[in-house]
Amino acid sequence: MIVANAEQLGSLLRRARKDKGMTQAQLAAAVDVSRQWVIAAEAGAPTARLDLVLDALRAVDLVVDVVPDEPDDALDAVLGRARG
Amino acid sequence: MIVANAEQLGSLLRRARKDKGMTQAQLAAAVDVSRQWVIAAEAGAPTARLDLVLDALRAVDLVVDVVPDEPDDALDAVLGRARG
DNA sequence: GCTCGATGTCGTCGCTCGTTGACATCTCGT
DNA sequence: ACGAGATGTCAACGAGCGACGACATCGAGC
Repeated sequence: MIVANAEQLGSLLRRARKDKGMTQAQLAAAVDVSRQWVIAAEAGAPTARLDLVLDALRAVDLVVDVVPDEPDDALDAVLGRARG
Repeated sequence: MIVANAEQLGSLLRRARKDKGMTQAQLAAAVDVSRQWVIAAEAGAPTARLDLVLDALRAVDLVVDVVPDEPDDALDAVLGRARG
């Protein structure tokens, strides 16, 4: 899923955490942060530190993929896709 | 590209910035941060703030995609994929 | 009603991220 | 060699992240 802001990332983190049957405390321990941090991160805190976020995602079996955005729709036309 | 740590992300940021023909100062202005921040981010500063990182990536036409990791190779077997 | 676990909120505080400014280094083009 | 722009480094400072502890709320089970 493409994430453009911290809120979407927080939602993903929460969902993935629950899918793994983990509590906030367990995730906090796995990432080595406080439970408060997990609450804030899941709530979409935009100022969370990058390394902690990456660690948290890995802890719930998620990885970050950085892909080129294509503001130009020329490529979409080539691929026969319609615009959003 | 899958990014597991801040260093890889910094490299991507730098490459994308140059591909767009932007200077560090121009990127800093676009993201509304100091030039010092861009230098640190490209160097792989792991403690950069999440929102600034996301803004910087968007400024160079990159988007973040969060995908499920599959430590278990059972899925690969199902899909008939080879490992490694 | 009561207990227990999970989740969220509210202060307080230390630490450090990000900023500003100045300066050094390097690479261009002339 | 010279000048201009891009990049990197250093020091000092304010603001806010993340930690910690205490407490409130909610749901499940007896």
